[in-house]
Amino acid sequence: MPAPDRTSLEEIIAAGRTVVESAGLDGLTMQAVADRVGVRAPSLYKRVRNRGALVALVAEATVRDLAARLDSAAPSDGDARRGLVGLARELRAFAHECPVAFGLVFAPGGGGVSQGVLAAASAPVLRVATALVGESDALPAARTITAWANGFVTMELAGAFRLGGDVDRAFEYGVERLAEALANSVNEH
Amino acid sequence: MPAPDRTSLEEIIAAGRTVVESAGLDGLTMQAVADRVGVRAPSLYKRVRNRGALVALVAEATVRDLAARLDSAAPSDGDARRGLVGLARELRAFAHECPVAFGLVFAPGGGGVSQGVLAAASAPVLRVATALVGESDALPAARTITAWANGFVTMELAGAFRLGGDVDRAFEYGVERLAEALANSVNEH
DNA sequence: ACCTGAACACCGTTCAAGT
DNA sequence: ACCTGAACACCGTTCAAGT
Repeated sequence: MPAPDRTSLEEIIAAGRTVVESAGLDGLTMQAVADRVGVRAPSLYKRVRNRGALVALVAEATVRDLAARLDSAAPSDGDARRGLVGLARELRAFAHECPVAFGLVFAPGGGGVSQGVLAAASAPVLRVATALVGESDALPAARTITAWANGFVTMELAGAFRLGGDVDRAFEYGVERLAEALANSVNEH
Repeated sequence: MPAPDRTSLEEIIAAGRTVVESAGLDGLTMQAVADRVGVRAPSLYKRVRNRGALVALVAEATVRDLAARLDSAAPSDGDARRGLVGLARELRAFAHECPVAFGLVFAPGGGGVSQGVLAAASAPVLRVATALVGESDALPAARTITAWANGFVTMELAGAFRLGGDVDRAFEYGVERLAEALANSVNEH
């Protein structure tokens, strides 16, 4: 006698994302997710290998959303420098919307986001970087941008910038400096 | 009848740092630390409030060490641009030596490093930033440097750069661009 | 005054038994 | 073929009792 499905993998992941934002990473328990989905904890193991896999799935879904957001934030035409600023602001806004899940992506051991999804999120950045510095330096340029943006937001969310000064201004200062440095680097060798 | 101390807070923190690097954050259990220190798990609560506090102490000790390393890596005299490159390389080398503890510092929720220690680690960066861009922009400049360096190393340790390309080159490219951007920003307004 | 064994709550995970 | 209750291992934490 078949038993009807009372939930789905997508529902579980969505529940995981909600739970993790409201209760933190430690609050992301199998029971909390099961409760939210209307099922008993052992049932989750029919769709997810274990808690670690669930955490990875939450991180992956978050990166997938980020990729879509970045993609629509950077039109392929238009000024490359403005494109860079737009991407950076979009990343920051996204991180503020789901700070816990965002912090999970590059967390020590917790990550495990698949190569493909990470590449998708990098694509818009790589596009802007190519427009700014050309093909040959596009990869290191994209990594410079990504590293700065991720680092800034991570530190901001961790409260590392609470010691005074205008954080918004520091962010704008950073993108501006970065955009200029990359744009100018083309004229050298 | 007094009972002789069989361990100390310093020993516990040192054990925590060793355990976390070899067993990961999940492996940093009260039992593992107690075993390494030669005591039973409940005894740890005489010196540490709970596991979260121990994690925070490990992070704090790590930042304290980093501060010392950065301080000796950046002589206050000499070329500011070379100083910046030296600081960045030192941070990266340090992170590679204790990747798990380093990743803990700005981890979501796990951090909790005290303001003073964080300020001490920032001081050398602030010094170089001041030399590069002057007093008025020193803080945002320092934050730009720190964000980039932290972000780069974090992504590197998380394996986000495994998709090809020369990571060392990307690092050197990043510092170079950053140093130039900051140095040149003085001539504008 | 610190250390210990015993105990409890909570969580991840497995599995036999239901439908 | 998924769902459940029961069960187990493991971990964090408390506490009364030792020395």
